[in-house]
Amino acid sequence: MARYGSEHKAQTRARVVEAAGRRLKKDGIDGAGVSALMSDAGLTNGAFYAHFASKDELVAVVLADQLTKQLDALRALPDDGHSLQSYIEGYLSVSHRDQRENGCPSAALLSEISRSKPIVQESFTHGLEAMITIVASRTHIDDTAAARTIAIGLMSSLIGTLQLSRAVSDPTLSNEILAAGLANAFRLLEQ
Amino acid sequence: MARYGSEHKAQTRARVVEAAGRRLKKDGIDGAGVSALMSDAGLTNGAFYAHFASKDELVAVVLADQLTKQLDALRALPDDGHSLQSYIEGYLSVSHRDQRENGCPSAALLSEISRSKPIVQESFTHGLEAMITIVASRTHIDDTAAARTIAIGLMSSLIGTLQLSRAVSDPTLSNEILAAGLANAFRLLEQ
DNA sequence: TGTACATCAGTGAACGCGCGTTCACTGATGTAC
DNA sequence: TGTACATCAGTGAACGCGCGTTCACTGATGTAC
Repeated sequence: MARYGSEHKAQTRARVVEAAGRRLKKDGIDGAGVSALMSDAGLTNGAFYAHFASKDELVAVVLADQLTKQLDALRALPDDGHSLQSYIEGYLSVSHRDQRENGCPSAALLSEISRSKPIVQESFTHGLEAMITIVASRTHIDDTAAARTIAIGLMSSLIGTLQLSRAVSDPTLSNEILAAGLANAFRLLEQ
Repeated sequence: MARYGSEHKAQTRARVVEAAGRRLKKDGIDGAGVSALMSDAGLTNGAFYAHFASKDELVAVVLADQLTKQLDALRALPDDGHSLQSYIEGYLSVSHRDQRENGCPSAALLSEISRSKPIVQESFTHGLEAMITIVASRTHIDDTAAARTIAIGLMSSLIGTLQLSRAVSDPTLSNEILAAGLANAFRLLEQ
């Protein structure tokens, strides 16, 4: 099954990282076993350790990958005054709430990250730092420090809102939480 | 070791619920095993099922208990205009961030709750509903619907901020997140 | 050009471990006589 | 008042299971001759 060019193994690894992104966000770090993660990528459990030193290393790599994709999406926004608003509407949408596996890694994994090994937390921290910078720049607030404060508050608010809306069992309340989060996010941006 | 009055078993159960509150918030739902939960209450694992039908039932009971305590603390606030501000300062404090086991159950367990069985989510939902009502009343905003929106936004923001501050490995960034969360929470309340 | 071989990505069974849960048993107690 | 017994909260070993990780092995390939 092997002896392909040197890019073959890298491609397989990328496929595992991509599939693990979806699976980890859907089932959680503890809820997604190595066998399931590998089987999603069309492989068996034994191959895992040819690509990663440990499950924690995979989680760290997945977080970096997921946050980079989120960063790219933010960078790709048109630089007018309203693109951030549109992004927020998508973020606090019913479909984002109902599709963890394709959504925000922070909202899906945050409380597990805070109990994870340093390698995982460091990966998350680096991604978050970059995200704060980009979101701050998109607020179009001139005062850099103020923009950074707003960006952090906005992100906390969006992540908290999405998590709350996913945790309640009452659909009406869940929708109300999304709507309230949207109203409050917009209020933070208008100042 | 038994045949005490009928209140003895209820007291033991309450002790388990109390100890499990701390342990679950510290280690997470998946991270806290039944043996550890019982040993915290000075018992062995076998006694667990004389008190609870399953670990999920315990988690649901613990959430209800924890949220009730949080509600009582909010209700006990003096009904002047500034008590909510003081509460928020405590909520977004360094000591709350660093002591999960004594802190907010929502911030500690939110993303695990969203993957838990219905019995757990329903318990959380009921507690959260009551909390929204009480926080809304403490905003001292006359328009009831507006107060409710602010209350939900405030809670999402506080929970998201605390979780983010716990997940990053850089202490400076963590403190900055708490400070930004505080500034934005106050901005939501002043309108 | 055709054949033998070294490579190494991937296989799949096995490891020890801790999980949630079950269950036969213990033993201090309140009650019956 | 003193003794025998029924109660039942709690014990602790055992259950099957899935976890993260290890490892001897496979087999299709590119390379050497």
